[in-house]
Amino acid sequence: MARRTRDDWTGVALRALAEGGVAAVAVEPLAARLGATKGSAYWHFPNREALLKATLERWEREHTEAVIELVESVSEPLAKLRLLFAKVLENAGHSAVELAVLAAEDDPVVAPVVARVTERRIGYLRELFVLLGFDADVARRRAVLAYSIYLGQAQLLSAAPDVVAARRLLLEETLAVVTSRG
Amino acid sequence: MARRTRDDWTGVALRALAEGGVAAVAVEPLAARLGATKGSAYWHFPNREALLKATLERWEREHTEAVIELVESVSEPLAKLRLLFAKVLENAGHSAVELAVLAAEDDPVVAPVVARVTERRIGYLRELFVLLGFDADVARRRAVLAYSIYLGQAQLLSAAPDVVAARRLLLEETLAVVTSRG
DNA sequence: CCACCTCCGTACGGGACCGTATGGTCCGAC
DNA sequence: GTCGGACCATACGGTCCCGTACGGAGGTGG
Repeated sequence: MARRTRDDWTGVALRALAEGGVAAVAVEPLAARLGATKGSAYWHFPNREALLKATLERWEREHTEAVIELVESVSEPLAKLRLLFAKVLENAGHSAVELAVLAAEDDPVVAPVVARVTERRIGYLRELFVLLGFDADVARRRAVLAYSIYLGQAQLLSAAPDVVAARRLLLEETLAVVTSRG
Repeated sequence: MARRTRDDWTGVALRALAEGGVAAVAVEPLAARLGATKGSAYWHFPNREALLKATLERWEREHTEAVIELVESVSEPLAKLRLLFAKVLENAGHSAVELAVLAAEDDPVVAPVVARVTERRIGYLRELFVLLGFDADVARRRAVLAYSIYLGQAQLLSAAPDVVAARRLLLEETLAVVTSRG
């Protein structure tokens, strides 16, 4: 049987994370998925916590920045916002890891990652609202609002998909509301 | 040592749920909290799942309706909305159970409870927006938006409290945005 | 071809939790 | 006062996961 790398482990851990949450990032089940044994895991990582940490950091690195890069591919600020929200409403599987991570925010390994990602995203949104012509402090609050909606929608999408069935209309309503003046 | 009732068990389970999530609703730890043994638990409930189910149903019964009743104590629709959002931003501990339940929405025991609570709350919000003069379909979308913000704020409040530090301003911005006219 | 390092399999002990079996205690009914 | 049922403690076996110890396979440099 072939050798495994660190990335093999964090890769399968990411899939497990999406499906079963932080608790599913467990050495023995993951070893089974990989067709390996714990021996490999404890070679690449000192313990389960280190594996989880590496997995979360990989997610933070790849996933968060990927979305921002995608959004930056268009130039008009409003179009960026639209693309951003469309991305969430698109598919629930997309934000499965997202929700799993958020759900375990009290875990000492997870907390700092969540804090960094949150800060990064709201900061980016703030820039967008400044570009849309809002004052700095208003922009900050709109950013928090927009991100709250993002999180809430993701939750609703997986908890009660029928509620967010009329996606196109909901998307436009979201944009209109969040960019409304005075 | 005194006898325990079903409510003693669901009571301590609710506390555990708020602190450690669904996974913390475990028979043996709860027995320790109660100063009892598993014997008592397996007398009142056939298994752990039944205990969890009873706990969630108690939460659904008491908590969700309690908030709606509180909100109904004022008459003006906008004031109701304000009170509703103020309740979340008030304290994070208040919505700890909320987040714990949401986090485990893929659990077969949890899912139907979440579905019912979601439906109930969005329905109530829809009524509020109708009272505020919105058309039925717009009201429904505003309700979904408002509930998304509610969920997102709760999440942010426990994940990154500093982000939602300016509560008063954020509350007013939320209200203004969510009730803005086309 | 051998010494060595990397990577992994195997085997073990331990902890947390589930669920069952069984016997004991308390308390009201009669 | 004893009998039956409600309630609980104790003790046990089973599962799943963690982490450690150790030896063996495979490639690589000398």
